[in-house]
Amino acid sequence: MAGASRQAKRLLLGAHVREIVRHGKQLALVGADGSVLVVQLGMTGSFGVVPASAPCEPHTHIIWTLDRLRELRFVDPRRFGGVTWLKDRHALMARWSHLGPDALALPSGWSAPIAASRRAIKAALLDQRAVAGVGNIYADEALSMVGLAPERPCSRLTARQFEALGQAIGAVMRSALASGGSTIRTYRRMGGGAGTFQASLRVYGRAGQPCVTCARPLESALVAGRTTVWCRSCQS
DNA sequence: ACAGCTCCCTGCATGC
DNA sequence: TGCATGCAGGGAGCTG
Repeated sequence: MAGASRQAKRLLLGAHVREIVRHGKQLALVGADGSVLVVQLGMTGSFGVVPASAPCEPHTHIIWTLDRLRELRFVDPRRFGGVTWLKDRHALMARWSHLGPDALALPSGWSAPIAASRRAIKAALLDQRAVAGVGNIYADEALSMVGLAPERPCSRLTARQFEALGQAIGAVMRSALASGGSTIRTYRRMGGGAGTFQASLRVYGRAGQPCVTCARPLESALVAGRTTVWCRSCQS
């Protein structure tokens, strides 16, 4: 990304951010000249406006000078995030065209592209082409809320179950957002504080602990390459 | 075409 | 105490 950022550095000189848009986990800063900075925070990426005199914390990858006194800094210890510059909004639309509907407000019928698939429902939820914005924690939580086993093939869900799952995804994401997210290890909300949603988690991170509904110990296994926790008794 | 696996990267927890 | 090892996850890219 070095070449791209060098180009962005020059093109962003004197630029003003006109608008900030989001779809799923993707963020875009639209400049007054129409160019776009696409930001992917990954797991550990964050932005912060800090005094220009502040020492650089470790893993600061990009610094934008806002004025004489302030800087916007992009910090990402695990480097799963990234920043890309695009020429205009058309390029942004092309880049985002493969993303599914946003998880915060799924339209009815959102499940049509995956309804006949034989893959596990958990794998489909993590696929940003199907639903944009669901990560590992919230996939497990939503499946727990509606009593669906993560390994269940999509094709074995009824339309009513898909509808309930869509509602649950929106509910759990909005609730987590209101709590500032889930700080399990390293995640930090804007400003550096910790989120509090981890205290409300029904299954994620609670393998072996009692199910909040039936008190039986929660199962843990790898599904779609990600740690997955669920109750074998309540979810089928 | 589709689905599953591997890798990237770093910090933290665990075990010896 | 200090070192080695394993695990965590989003998404690109590869494989079957």
